[in-house]
Amino acid sequence: MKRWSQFFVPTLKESPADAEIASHKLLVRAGLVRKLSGGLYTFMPLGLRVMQKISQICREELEREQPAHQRPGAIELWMPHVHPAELWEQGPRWAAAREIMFRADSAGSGKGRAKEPEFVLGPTHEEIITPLVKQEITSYRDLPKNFYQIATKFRNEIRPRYGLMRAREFVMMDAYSFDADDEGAIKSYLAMKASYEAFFRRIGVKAIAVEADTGVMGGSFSHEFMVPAEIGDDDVIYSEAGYAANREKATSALVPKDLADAAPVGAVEKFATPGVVTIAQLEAAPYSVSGDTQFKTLVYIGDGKPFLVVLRGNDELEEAKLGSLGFTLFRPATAEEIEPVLGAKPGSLGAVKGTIKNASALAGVFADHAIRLIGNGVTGANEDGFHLKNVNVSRDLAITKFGDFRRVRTGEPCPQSGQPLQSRRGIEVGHIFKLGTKYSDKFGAVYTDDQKQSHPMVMGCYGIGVSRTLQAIIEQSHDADGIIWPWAVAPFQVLICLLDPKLPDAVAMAEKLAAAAESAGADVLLDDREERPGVKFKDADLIGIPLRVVIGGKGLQAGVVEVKPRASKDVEKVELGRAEARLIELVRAASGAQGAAA
RNA sequence: CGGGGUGUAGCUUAGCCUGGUAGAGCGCCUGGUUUGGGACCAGGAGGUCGUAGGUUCGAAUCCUAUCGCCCCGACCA
Repeated sequence: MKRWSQFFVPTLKESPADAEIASHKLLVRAGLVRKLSGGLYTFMPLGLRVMQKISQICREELEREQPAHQRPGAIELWMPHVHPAELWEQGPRWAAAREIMFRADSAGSGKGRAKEPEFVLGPTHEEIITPLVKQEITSYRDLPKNFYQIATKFRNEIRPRYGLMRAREFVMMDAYSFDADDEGAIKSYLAMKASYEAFFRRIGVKAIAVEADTGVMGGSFSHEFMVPAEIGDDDVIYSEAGYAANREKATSALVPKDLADAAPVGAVEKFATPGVVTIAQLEAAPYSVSGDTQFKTLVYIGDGKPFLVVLRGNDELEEAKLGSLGFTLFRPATAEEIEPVLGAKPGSLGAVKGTIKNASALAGVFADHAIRLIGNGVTGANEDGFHLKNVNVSRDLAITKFGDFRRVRTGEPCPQSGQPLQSRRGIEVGHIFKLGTKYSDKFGAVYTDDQKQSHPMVMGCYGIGVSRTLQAIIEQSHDADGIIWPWAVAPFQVLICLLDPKLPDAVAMAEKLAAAAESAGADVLLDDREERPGVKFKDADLIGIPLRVVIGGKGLQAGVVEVKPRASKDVEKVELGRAEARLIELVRAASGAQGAAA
């Protein structure tokens, strides 16, 4: 039991000026965190307690065996946060990852510094765990293994945001699975998915698993765990039938699978379009070419080489989908880079065979499936001020490969059920990746099988943003007065408000009830401060302890104490003689409900 | 990094346009009256107005630079 007067819960009446969203304001007002600098926060005693509770439940769920997926629990370890830069240079993504990494060299004399960092701060640990496992595991007998840690991560976010939502330093659970083969890796992946689901259920968070892009992490498939919230950074595309995917990854059944290629309507014909450089201008009179029958040609630079992406005029590129092309780094080309390759400025570009000035310079021409709906359309002539019509997809375009590159729109048919797709914002609190052998190949993490054959280990990696989850809980569970903590992660489960700390009978009752609640397994905070009742009630609502017990002079005279769940408006008056038993009953019911959920 | 905004006491802020002794509320300290939803009265402490230059007799206020922070975009747990 903690006594408020001896503890440290600095609450604020007013919201800090730099907090925009409810959860961020409440984090600070309830005394859970204090800001050091942008994206850097101190966890105050109350905030730390919540982190520890979340972490502990996370451990329990990760270490639980998953018999349904034939996988043992994960194993906790602890890795350094300062990483030799060499390891990252050896790994597969140094070029892409270094931009978000802090360097951790000697601060030196202040007179200049080395060009390249010797040490970096870890944004994640694939580059550390893979060499470790290579060194320690060489036999199929030692597989599968899944190692995890709950530790600080460092990312030099260009724009930290919303308190703990996107911080430069944050607490993450990161896990890494190693399997002998692909089948095993899928079992490990599914086992982790099950652990995540149990974890989020137990901490009282409504998180849904959605299909996701693998990003710079690489790998073959992945799911994100999203907490639905307006302030989330991600768009989740879903249908009533159960399909759910990050917008970056989402597809639709817009293009029928059995769509036949259109027959050409005539020869390709050049026509003058002076000054026309946008889809919209070509849609307008006198040209009146609907956007849905125009080809939009975009130029990107992938690992130094230009490539083309062809979309329908009205469709938008979903840039993340270009990740499937296999480039380590890619970006839109500049106008200066485009002209020597295509022969025209942006606005008159196209991918018709024979019109590209320097086609051999291209790393490829990638077309979205949806252009097949056009059949015969209009595109740039690669000559400023001219376009081509009667352009037939299969006859005229120099397509290297078709793929899914367009951003889906709500209302399009769900790829699984055909129902209209919908969209909502979400906070990404967890991510699981099936990595394959991307890292084990690079670092030579191989094992020997029972036939004396050597194989690369098949990996998976998994993250839960612990500090972000903490804030997501507040975002999901608060009202106008403050936080409403779910029982399992509340910094304390029972708050005893001692309205008259000078009244010996009241103090005795408070101590007795505290002991009773503790005996039933609750963490108890006793508000023994010399404050007016109003202050205590406001603070109680603000910090959101799930069960509040009020012991006041008036109540004692009437022979009762009051019990009120934070989430409810109803006060229960309990006779003094029954108070202990009733409190124990309520604590057991609340913890039992959690246990059942787990 | 591009765009927008903002820095005044521990916190929330007024004053800036139109230069002339820096003001309030909360919090804090002392005393008193209070005591079931952020009490009241009296007294008090606390500010190099982000920093550095400049203009001026005089700068929180005008100009320049610089730093921090917040928001929108690209990235992520």
